[in-house]
Amino acid sequence: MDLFVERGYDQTTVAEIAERAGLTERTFFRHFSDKREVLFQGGEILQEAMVQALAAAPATATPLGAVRAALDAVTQFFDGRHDRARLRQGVIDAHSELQEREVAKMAKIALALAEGLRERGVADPDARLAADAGVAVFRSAFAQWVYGDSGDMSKSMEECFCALEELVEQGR
Amino acid sequence: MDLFVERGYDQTTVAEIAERAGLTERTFFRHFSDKREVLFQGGEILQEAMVQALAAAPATATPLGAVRAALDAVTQFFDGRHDRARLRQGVIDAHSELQEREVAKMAKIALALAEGLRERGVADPDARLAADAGVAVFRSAFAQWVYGDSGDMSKSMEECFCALEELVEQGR
DNA sequence: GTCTATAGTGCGATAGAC
DNA sequence: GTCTATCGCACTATAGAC
Repeated sequence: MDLFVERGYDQTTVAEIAERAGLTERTFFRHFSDKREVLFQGGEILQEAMVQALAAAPATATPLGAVRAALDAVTQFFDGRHDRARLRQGVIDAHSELQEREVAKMAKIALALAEGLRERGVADPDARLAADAGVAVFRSAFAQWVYGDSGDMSKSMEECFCALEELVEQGR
Repeated sequence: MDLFVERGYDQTTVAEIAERAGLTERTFFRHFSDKREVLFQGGEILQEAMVQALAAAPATATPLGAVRAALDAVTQFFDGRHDRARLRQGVIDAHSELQEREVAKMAKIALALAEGLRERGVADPDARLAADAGVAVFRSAFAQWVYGDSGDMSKSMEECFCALEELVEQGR
């Protein structure tokens, strides 16, 4: 992150990153399949926590209710990380290849949530749709959190869920 | 596509593609910013058509109603392209780099739809949320169409819209 | 159209942990 | 004896500068 902020993502070579960390280029690629990946390892942890919370939701919960439980379970990960997240987001926003990776991670989470819903007995296309809707809520809430000042991710999540409900309600 | 199907995406070099087309490697990169991009030019046309249809929707339409009009406007693009689309999807499904690009294109469409909604007077986060929900519906409908046998994209779209409404309804 | 930096891969060797 | 982390080095294709 230091190097990326200092001289830009493109202008930072993997060799430089490795050197700064006291390792070789080859070792970098053992830890990260990609240069991009070094900014996105956290996504896996998030996904794992979501999937677990989804599985732990009461069997009586509706599909979207279970998804909501999954999202609520990870709001804590964002507490106190506002500054760091903003720095990271600045780097991502400046490079389309990184934005690609970001949406890819989101898509992966949606896939995992859909699979979790299927294990709860929800059939497609409902499973996939509920998962995608959940990720849409997450994305909106994250945008509010990272670009805004409030710093309260759980509040953003709550608001975005309500907003989705109202949008669909209006459309009927 | 011939080369990709014949020997696989990774095993096909840009030089080979260019040669088959009777051009040089350099010229390939003039037409496509990326090796991947050669499989995704169609996305731009789709996006353009959606944005136009969104703008053309009646001013009285709800946000999701306008998005629905945008999606309905492109179902015709899929008529008679089932075989070709399936071939293409097979290549994409076998390569994570291509899946990344695919979701990135979807994300770009969502961004464009959100912008279109803002121009219709819809504020964030509603604009973004409605756009993402629309893209989620599109994604589900496309999956049904391309992996299924029915071959009727507009029917898939209709079904997925209803499914979303019911999911949200249940959750209340 | 040419030239080149750099991302990314394949394989083999080494060394410490348990 | 197996597993995991590192390094070294040769090599290719992509992608961008000129």
